[in-house]
Amino acid sequence: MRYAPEHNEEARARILEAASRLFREHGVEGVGLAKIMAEADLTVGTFYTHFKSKEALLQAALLQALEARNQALRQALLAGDLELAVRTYLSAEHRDAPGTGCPAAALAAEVARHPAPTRRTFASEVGSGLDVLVECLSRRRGVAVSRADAAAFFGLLVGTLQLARATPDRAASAAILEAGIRAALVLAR
Amino acid sequence: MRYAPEHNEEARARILEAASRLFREHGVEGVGLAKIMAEADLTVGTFYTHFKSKEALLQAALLQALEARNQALRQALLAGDLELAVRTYLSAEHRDAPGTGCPAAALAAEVARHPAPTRRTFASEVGSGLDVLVECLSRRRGVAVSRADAAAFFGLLVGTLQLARATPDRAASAAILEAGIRAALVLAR
DNA sequence: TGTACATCAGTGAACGCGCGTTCACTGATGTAC
DNA sequence: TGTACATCAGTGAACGCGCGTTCACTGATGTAC
Repeated sequence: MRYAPEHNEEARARILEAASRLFREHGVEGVGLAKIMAEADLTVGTFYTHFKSKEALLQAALLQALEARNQALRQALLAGDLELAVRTYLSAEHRDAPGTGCPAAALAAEVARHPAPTRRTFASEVGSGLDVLVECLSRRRGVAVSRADAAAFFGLLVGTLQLARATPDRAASAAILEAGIRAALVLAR
Repeated sequence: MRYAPEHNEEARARILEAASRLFREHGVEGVGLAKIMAEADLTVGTFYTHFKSKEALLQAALLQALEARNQALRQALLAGDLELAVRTYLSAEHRDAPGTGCPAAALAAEVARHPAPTRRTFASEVGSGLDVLVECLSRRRGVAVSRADAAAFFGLLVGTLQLARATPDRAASAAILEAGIRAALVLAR
Protein backbone atom coordinates (compact mmCIF):
# COMPACT_ATOMS: atom_id res chain seq x y z
CA MET A 1 0.00 0.00 0.00
CA ARG A 2 0.99 3.61 -0.44
CA TYR A 3 1.25 5.77 2.65
CA ALA A 4 0.88 9.41 3.53
CA PRO A 5 4.07 11.43 2.97
CA GLU A 6 4.74 11.79 6.72
CA HIS A 7 4.31 8.06 7.29
CA ASN A 8 7.88 7.30 6.25
CA GLU A 9 9.35 9.87 8.62
CA GLU A 10 7.17 8.67 11.48
CA ALA A 11 8.32 5.08 11.06
CA ARG A 12 11.92 6.22 10.86
CA ALA A 13 11.48 8.23 14.04
CA ARG A 14 10.00 5.20 15.85
CA ILE A 15 12.93 2.99 14.77
CA LEU A 16 15.40 5.65 15.88
CA GLU A 17 13.71 6.05 19.24
CA ALA A 18 13.64 2.30 19.91
CA ALA A 19 17.25 1.84 18.78
CA SER A 20 18.48 4.79 20.78
CA ARG A 21 16.95 3.37 23.96
CA LEU A 22 17.81 -0.30 23.40
CA PHE A 23 21.42 0.44 22.43
CA ARG A 24 21.91 2.35 25.68
CA GLU A 25 20.19 -0.36 27.72
CA HIS A 26 21.86 -3.46 26.27
CA GLY A 27 24.78 -2.20 24.24
CA VAL A 28 24.95 -2.15 20.44
CA GLU A 29 25.98 -5.81 20.21
CA GLY A 30 23.43 -6.76 22.84
CA VAL A 31 20.39 -5.95 20.71
CA GLY A 32 19.38 -7.17 17.24
CA LEU A 33 17.54 -5.42 14.44
CA ALA A 34 14.54 -7.75 14.85
CA LYS A 35 14.06 -6.57 18.44
CA ILE A 36 14.45 -2.91 17.49
CA MET A 37 11.98 -3.22 14.62
CA ALA A 38 9.47 -5.08 16.81
CA GLU A 39 9.64 -2.26 19.40
CA ALA A 40 8.93 0.13 16.54
CA ASP A 41 5.89 -1.99 15.52
CA LEU A 42 7.45 -3.11 12.27
CA THR A 43 8.98 -6.28 10.84
CA VAL A 44 12.68 -6.72 10.14
CA GLY A 45 12.33 -6.66 6.38
CA THR A 46 11.48 -2.98 6.22
CA PHE A 47 14.55 -1.88 8.13
CA TYR A 48 16.60 -1.30 4.98
CA THR A 49 13.97 1.04 3.60
CA HIS A 50 15.01 3.44 6.36
CA PHE A 51 18.69 2.77 7.06
CA LYS A 52 21.65 1.52 5.06
CA SER A 53 22.93 -0.79 7.81
CA LYS A 54 22.97 -1.36 11.56
CA GLU A 55 26.07 0.83 11.70
CA ALA A 56 24.21 3.68 9.96
CA LEU A 57 21.37 3.27 12.46
CA LEU A 58 23.86 3.48 15.32
CA GLN A 59 25.27 6.71 13.93
CA ALA A 60 21.80 8.23 13.56
CA ALA A 61 20.78 7.04 17.03
CA LEU A 62 23.95 8.46 18.63
CA LEU A 63 23.42 11.73 16.81
CA GLN A 64 19.83 12.07 17.94
CA ALA A 65 20.40 11.00 21.53
CA LEU A 66 23.43 13.24 21.99
CA GLU A 67 21.70 16.21 20.34
CA ALA A 68 18.75 15.82 22.69
CA ARG A 69 21.06 15.72 25.70
CA ASN A 70 23.08 18.69 24.48
CA GLN A 71 19.87 20.65 24.13
CA ALA A 72 18.89 19.83 27.72
CA LEU A 73 22.40 20.58 28.94
CA ARG A 74 22.37 23.94 27.16
CA GLN A 75 19.17 24.97 28.88
CA ALA A 76 20.34 23.80 32.31
CA LEU A 77 23.80 25.35 32.08
CA LEU A 78 22.93 28.63 30.43
CA ALA A 79 20.48 29.09 33.27
CA GLY A 80 23.76 28.95 35.17
CA ASP A 81 23.07 26.03 37.47
CA LEU A 82 26.06 23.73 37.00
CA GLU A 83 25.57 22.17 40.42
CA LEU A 84 22.02 21.09 39.56
CA ALA A 85 23.22 19.66 36.24
CA VAL A 86 25.91 17.65 38.05
CA ARG A 87 23.45 16.42 40.70
CA THR A 88 21.01 15.36 37.98
CA TYR A 89 23.74 13.56 36.05
CA LEU A 90 25.02 11.72 39.13
CA SER A 91 21.54 10.89 40.47
CA ALA A 92 20.12 7.47 41.35
CA GLU A 93 17.48 8.06 38.66
CA HIS A 94 20.07 8.54 35.93
CA ARG A 95 22.05 5.54 37.19
CA ASP A 96 18.92 3.36 37.00
CA ALA A 97 17.68 4.55 33.61
CA PRO A 98 20.51 4.09 31.13
CA GLY A 99 18.01 3.73 28.26
CA THR A 100 17.07 7.40 28.45
CA GLY A 101 20.35 8.55 29.97
CA CYS A 102 23.71 9.77 28.75
CA PRO A 103 24.83 7.91 25.59
CA ALA A 104 28.48 8.55 26.45
CA ALA A 105 28.22 6.78 29.81
CA ALA A 106 26.39 3.86 28.22
CA LEU A 107 28.30 3.51 24.96
CA ALA A 108 31.67 5.33 24.96
CA ALA A 109 33.73 2.17 25.48
CA GLU A 110 31.81 0.29 22.78
CA VAL A 111 31.84 3.17 20.30
CA ALA A 112 35.63 3.33 20.67
CA ARG A 113 35.74 -0.09 18.92
CA HIS A 114 33.51 0.96 16.01
CA PRO A 115 34.61 2.30 12.59
CA ALA A 116 36.01 5.83 12.31
CA PRO A 117 32.83 7.44 10.86
CA THR A 118 30.85 6.30 13.91
CA ARG A 119 33.58 7.52 16.27
CA ARG A 120 33.63 10.85 14.43
CA THR A 121 29.86 11.27 14.79
CA PHE A 122 30.14 10.47 18.47
CA ALA A 123 33.14 12.70 19.17
CA SER A 124 31.77 15.63 17.21
CA GLU A 125 28.42 15.55 19.00
CA VAL A 126 30.02 15.08 22.43
CA GLY A 127 32.21 18.02 21.45
CA SER A 128 29.17 20.23 20.93
CA GLY A 129 28.04 19.44 24.45
CA LEU A 130 31.52 20.21 25.75
CA ASP A 131 31.37 23.68 24.17
CA VAL A 132 28.45 24.50 26.44
CA LEU A 133 30.40 23.13 29.39
CA VAL A 134 33.47 25.18 28.41
CA GLU A 135 31.44 28.36 28.57
CA CYS A 136 29.91 27.48 31.90
CA LEU A 137 33.20 26.37 33.53
CA SER A 138 35.03 29.45 32.23
CA ARG A 139 32.39 31.71 33.75
CA ARG A 140 32.55 29.92 37.11
CA ARG A 141 36.31 29.76 37.34
CA GLY A 142 36.90 33.22 35.93
CA VAL A 143 39.57 31.89 33.56
CA ALA A 144 39.41 30.49 30.04
CA VAL A 145 38.93 26.73 30.11
CA SER A 146 39.82 24.49 27.15
CA ARG A 147 37.57 21.93 25.53
CA ALA A 148 39.96 19.24 26.78
CA ASP A 149 39.48 20.51 30.35
CA ALA A 150 35.73 20.27 29.87
CA ALA A 151 36.25 16.75 28.52
CA ALA A 152 38.12 15.76 31.69
CA PHE A 153 35.31 17.23 33.78
CA PHE A 154 32.81 15.25 31.70
CA GLY A 155 35.06 12.19 32.02
CA LEU A 156 34.67 12.38 35.78
CA LEU A 157 30.88 12.28 35.40
CA VAL A 158 30.96 9.44 32.85
CA GLY A 159 33.42 7.26 34.79
CA THR A 160 31.75 7.81 38.15
CA LEU A 161 28.31 6.98 36.76
CA GLN A 162 29.68 3.78 35.21
CA LEU A 163 31.32 2.70 38.45
CA ALA A 164 28.07 3.41 40.32
CA ARG A 165 26.19 1.32 37.76
CA ALA A 166 28.61 -1.58 38.08
CA THR A 167 28.46 -1.56 41.88
CA PRO A 168 25.75 -3.99 43.08
CA ASP A 169 25.76 -2.74 46.68
CA ARG A 170 23.14 0.03 46.75
CA ALA A 171 24.69 2.00 49.60
CA ALA A 172 28.18 1.83 48.08
CA SER A 173 26.77 2.85 44.71
CA ALA A 174 24.98 5.87 46.24
CA ALA A 175 28.15 6.88 48.07
CA ILE A 176 30.09 6.83 44.79
CA LEU A 177 27.53 9.17 43.21
CA GLU A 178 27.79 11.57 46.17
CA ALA A 179 31.59 11.50 46.04
CA GLY A 180 31.40 12.16 42.29
CA ILE A 181 29.28 15.25 42.91
CA ARG A 182 31.79 16.53 45.49
CA ALA A 183 34.70 15.91 43.14
CA ALA A 184 32.93 17.62 40.22
CA LEU A 185 32.27 20.69 42.35
CA VAL A 186 35.93 20.78 43.34
CA LEU A 187 36.93 20.70 39.66
CA ALA A 188 34.38 23.40 38.82
CA ARG A 189 35.81 25.75 41.42
CA MET B 1 46.20 -39.09 26.18
CA ARG B 2 47.02 -38.48 29.80
CA TYR B 3 48.96 -35.35 30.63
CA ALA B 4 51.36 -34.20 33.33
CA PRO B 5 49.60 -32.85 36.44
CA GLU B 6 50.58 -29.26 35.66
CA HIS B 7 49.31 -29.56 32.09
CA ASN B 8 45.73 -28.80 33.13
CA GLU B 9 46.67 -25.64 34.98
CA GLU B 10 48.87 -24.45 32.14
CA ALA B 11 46.04 -24.81 29.63
CA ARG B 12 43.66 -23.01 32.00
CA ALA B 13 46.15 -20.20 32.40
CA ARG B 14 46.51 -19.84 28.62
CA ILE B 15 42.71 -19.66 28.18
CA LEU B 16 42.47 -17.08 30.96
CA GLU B 17 45.24 -14.98 29.48
CA ALA B 18 43.70 -15.00 25.99
CA ALA B 19 40.19 -14.28 27.32
CA SER B 20 41.40 -11.51 29.56
CA ARG B 21 43.08 -9.74 26.64
CA LEU B 22 40.40 -10.37 24.01
CA PHE B 23 37.54 -9.30 26.32
CA ARG B 24 39.27 -5.99 26.94
CA GLU B 25 40.05 -5.51 23.26
CA HIS B 26 36.69 -6.40 21.73
CA GLY B 27 34.23 -6.52 24.61
CA VAL B 28 32.73 -9.68 26.09
CA GLU B 29 30.04 -9.93 23.43
CA GLY B 30 32.56 -9.09 20.74
CA VAL B 31 34.59 -12.27 21.11
CA GLY B 32 33.52 -15.92 20.93
CA LEU B 33 34.82 -18.97 22.75
CA ALA B 34 36.19 -20.43 19.52
CA LYS B 35 38.46 -17.40 19.06
CA ILE B 36 39.61 -17.48 22.68
CA MET B 37 40.37 -21.20 22.56
CA ALA B 38 42.22 -20.83 19.26
CA GLU B 39 44.42 -18.09 20.81
CA ALA B 40 45.11 -20.53 23.65
CA ASP B 41 46.12 -23.20 21.07
CA LEU B 42 43.16 -25.43 21.86
CA THR B 43 39.87 -26.38 20.21
CA VAL B 44 36.47 -25.20 21.43
CA GLY B 45 35.40 -28.61 22.72
CA THR B 46 37.82 -28.61 25.60
CA PHE B 47 36.62 -25.28 26.99
CA TYR B 48 34.15 -26.90 29.38
CA THR B 49 36.87 -29.02 30.93
CA HIS B 50 38.23 -25.78 32.37
CA PHE B 51 35.24 -23.49 32.89
CA LYS B 52 31.54 -23.92 33.63
CA SER B 53 30.42 -21.31 31.10
CA LYS B 54 31.47 -18.17 29.27
CA GLU B 55 30.14 -16.17 32.22
CA ALA B 56 32.38 -18.13 34.63
CA LEU B 57 35.33 -17.44 32.35
CA LEU B 58 34.50 -13.74 32.37
CA GLN B 59 34.48 -13.73 36.17
CA ALA B 60 37.83 -15.53 36.35
CA ALA B 61 39.31 -13.23 33.70
CA LEU B 62 38.09 -10.08 35.48
CA LEU B 63 39.46 -11.40 38.75
CA GLN B 64 42.88 -12.13 37.34
CA ALA B 65 43.20 -8.95 35.30
CA LEU B 66 42.06 -6.72 38.16
CA GLU B 67 44.30 -8.51 40.67
CA ALA B 68 47.30 -8.01 38.40
CA ARG B 69 46.53 -4.32 38.05
CA ASN B 70 45.95 -3.90 41.78
CA GLN B 71 49.31 -5.48 42.43
CA ALA B 72 50.99 -3.02 40.06
CA LEU B 73 49.05 -0.12 41.55
CA ARG B 74 50.06 -1.14 45.06
CA GLN B 75 53.73 -1.09 44.12
CA ALA B 76 53.49 2.25 42.32
CA LEU B 77 51.43 4.01 44.99
CA LEU B 78 53.15 2.67 48.07
CA ALA B 79 56.33 3.99 46.54
CA GLY B 80 54.37 7.22 46.94
CA ASP B 81 54.31 8.36 43.36
CA LEU B 82 50.64 9.08 42.64
CA GLU B 83 51.50 11.51 39.89
CA LEU B 84 53.48 8.87 37.99
CA ALA B 85 50.62 6.39 38.39
CA VAL B 86 48.16 8.96 36.99
CA ARG B 87 50.47 9.82 34.10
CA THR B 88 50.87 6.14 33.29
CA TYR B 89 47.13 5.54 33.42
CA LEU B 90 46.35 8.53 31.20
CA SER B 91 49.17 7.82 28.73
CA ALA B 92 48.92 7.37 24.98
CA GLU B 93 50.34 3.86 25.50
CA HIS B 94 47.52 2.86 27.84
CA ARG B 95 44.95 4.44 25.53
CA ASP B 96 46.27 2.42 22.58
CA ALA B 97 46.62 -0.92 24.40
CA PRO B 98 43.23 -1.73 25.94
CA GLY B 99 43.98 -5.46 25.78
CA THR B 100 46.60 -5.20 28.50
CA GLY B 101 45.13 -2.12 30.14
CA CYS B 102 42.62 -1.31 32.84
CA PRO B 103 39.68 -3.75 32.80
CA ALA B 104 37.42 -1.14 34.37
CA ALA B 105 37.97 1.35 31.55
CA ALA B 106 37.41 -1.36 28.95
CA LEU B 107 34.54 -3.27 30.53
CA ALA B 108 32.76 -1.34 33.33
CA ALA B 109 29.76 -0.38 31.18
CA GLU B 110 29.36 -3.92 29.84
CA VAL B 111 29.87 -5.59 33.23
CA ALA B 112 27.08 -3.38 34.62
CA ARG B 113 24.68 -5.35 32.36
CA HIS B 114 25.91 -8.77 33.52
CA PRO B 115 24.43 -10.97 36.30
CA ALA B 116 24.96 -9.98 39.93
CA PRO B 117 27.73 -12.53 40.67
CA THR B 118 29.84 -11.07 37.88
CA ARG B 119 29.15 -7.52 39.05
CA ARG B 120 30.08 -8.55 42.59
CA THR B 121 33.39 -10.03 41.45
CA PHE B 122 34.13 -6.86 39.52
CA ALA B 123 33.10 -4.46 42.27
CA SER B 124 34.92 -6.34 44.99
CA GLU B 125 38.17 -6.46 43.05
CA VAL B 126 37.93 -2.82 41.98
CA GLY B 127 37.29 -2.11 45.66
CA SER B 128 40.60 -3.71 46.63
CA GLY B 129 42.38 -1.39 44.26
CA LEU B 130 40.50 1.57 45.71
CA ASP B 131 41.74 0.70 49.20
CA VAL B 132 45.28 1.33 48.01
CA LEU B 133 44.15 4.60 46.48
CA VAL B 134 42.38 5.59 49.71
CA GLU B 135 45.62 5.21 51.64
CA CYS B 136 47.59 7.19 49.11
CA LEU B 137 45.05 10.02 48.76
CA SER B 138 44.63 10.27 52.54
CA ARG B 139 48.38 10.64 52.97
CA ARG B 140 48.61 13.32 50.28
CA ARG B 141 45.63 15.35 51.45
CA GLY B 142 46.36 14.95 55.13
CA VAL B 143 42.73 14.02 55.84
CA ALA B 144 40.88 10.70 55.85
CA VAL B 145 39.45 9.95 52.42
CA SER B 146 36.56 7.52 51.90
CA ARG B 147 36.49 4.62 49.46
CA ALA B 148 33.73 6.46 47.59
CA ASP B 149 36.03 9.47 47.20
CA ALA B 150 38.71 7.18 45.81
CA ALA B 151 36.06 5.73 43.46
CA ALA B 152 35.26 9.22 42.14
CA PHE B 153 38.98 9.85 41.62
CA PHE B 154 39.21 6.54 39.77
CA GLY B 155 36.04 7.45 37.85
CA LEU B 156 37.81 10.51 36.50
CA LEU B 157 40.63 8.31 35.16
CA VAL B 158 38.24 5.72 33.69
CA GLY B 159 35.92 8.24 32.03
CA THR B 160 38.74 10.38 30.66
CA LEU B 161 40.54 7.36 29.19
CA GLN B 162 37.33 6.23 27.52
CA LEU B 163 36.67 9.64 26.01
CA ALA B 164 40.28 9.76 24.77
CA ARG B 165 39.81 6.30 23.21
CA ALA B 166 36.57 7.32 21.50
CA THR B 167 38.09 10.51 20.06
CA PRO B 168 39.47 9.80 16.56
CA ASP B 169 41.40 13.10 16.32
CA ARG B 170 44.86 12.30 17.72
CA ALA B 171 45.63 15.80 18.93
CA ALA B 172 42.25 16.21 20.61
CA SER B 173 42.64 12.78 22.21
CA ALA B 174 46.10 13.68 23.58
CA ALA B 175 44.77 16.97 24.94
CA ILE B 176 42.01 15.11 26.79
CA LEU B 177 44.60 12.85 28.43
CA GLU B 178 46.65 15.90 29.50
CA ALA B 179 43.57 17.64 30.88
CA GLY B 180 42.67 14.45 32.75
CA ILE B 181 46.10 14.40 34.41
CA ARG B 182 45.70 18.04 35.48
CA ALA B 183 42.22 17.37 36.87
CA ALA B 184 43.41 14.26 38.74
CA LEU B 185 46.21 16.24 40.35
CA VAL B 186 43.71 18.90 41.42
CA LEU B 187 41.55 16.23 43.04
CA ALA B 188 44.58 14.67 44.74
CA ARG B 189 45.55 17.96 46.34
C1' DT C 1 57.73 -57.81 35.33
C1' DG C 2 53.87 -57.87 32.13
C1' DT C 3 49.18 -57.04 31.01
C1' DA C 4 44.51 -55.07 31.43
C1' DC C 5 42.13 -51.29 32.64
C1' DA C 6 40.89 -46.49 34.35
C1' DT C 7 41.78 -41.80 33.76
C1' DC C 8 40.78 -37.44 31.61
C1' DA C 9 42.45 -33.32 28.60
C1' DG C 10 41.70 -32.88 24.13
C1' DT C 11 39.17 -33.49 19.45
C1' DG C 12 35.93 -32.12 16.07
C1' DA C 13 31.39 -32.52 14.47
C1' DA C 14 26.90 -31.39 15.67
C1' DC C 15 22.88 -28.99 18.26
C1' DG C 16 19.49 -25.09 18.02
C1' DC C 17 19.46 -20.30 17.85
C1' DG C 18 19.73 -15.45 16.68
C1' DC C 19 22.33 -12.49 13.94
C1' DG C 20 22.57 -8.84 9.73
C1' DT C 21 21.11 -8.77 5.29
C1' DT C 22 18.46 -9.93 0.89
C1' DC C 23 14.53 -10.57 -1.90
C1' DA C 24 10.16 -11.73 -4.32
C1' DC C 25 5.97 -10.21 -3.28
C1' DT C 26 1.70 -7.20 -1.49
C1' DG C 27 -1.62 -3.66 -1.96
C1' DA C 28 -3.58 1.12 -0.97
C1' DT C 29 -2.99 5.36 -2.96
C1' DG C 30 -1.55 8.90 -6.43
C1' DT C 31 -0.93 9.90 -11.37
C1' DA C 32 -1.60 9.57 -16.53
C1' DC C 33 -4.57 9.08 -20.19
C1' DT D 1 -15.13 10.56 -14.92
C1' DG D 2 -13.20 5.92 -15.29
C1' DT D 3 -9.46 2.80 -15.89
C1' DA D 4 -4.59 1.20 -16.08
C1' DC D 5 -0.40 1.65 -14.19
C1' DA D 6 3.54 3.31 -11.12
C1' DT D 7 4.89 3.97 -6.57
C1' DC D 8 7.02 2.31 -2.41
C1' DA D 9 6.58 1.14 2.82
C1' DG D 10 5.77 -3.01 4.55
C1' DT D 11 5.79 -8.36 4.76
C1' DG D 12 7.80 -12.65 5.93
C1' DA D 13 10.65 -16.28 4.51
C1' DA D 14 15.18 -17.26 3.40
C1' DC D 15 20.46 -16.66 3.09
C1' DG D 16 24.98 -17.91 5.28
C1' DC D 17 27.27 -17.33 9.46
C1' DG D 18 28.98 -17.47 14.16
C1' DC D 19 27.37 -18.13 18.62
C1' DG D 20 27.43 -21.08 23.35
C1' DT D 21 27.03 -25.61 24.44
C1' DT D 22 26.97 -30.85 24.06
C1' DC D 23 28.77 -35.28 23.06
C1' DA D 24 30.78 -39.66 21.37
C1' DC D 25 35.22 -40.62 20.79
C1' DT D 26 40.72 -40.69 21.20
C1' DG D 27 44.88 -42.21 23.21
C1' DA D 28 49.16 -41.62 26.24
C1' DT D 29 50.03 -42.42 30.80
C1' DG D 30 49.37 -44.13 35.64
C1' DT D 31 47.57 -47.87 38.52
C1' DA D 32 46.05 -52.64 39.89
C1' DC D 33 46.80 -57.30 39.76
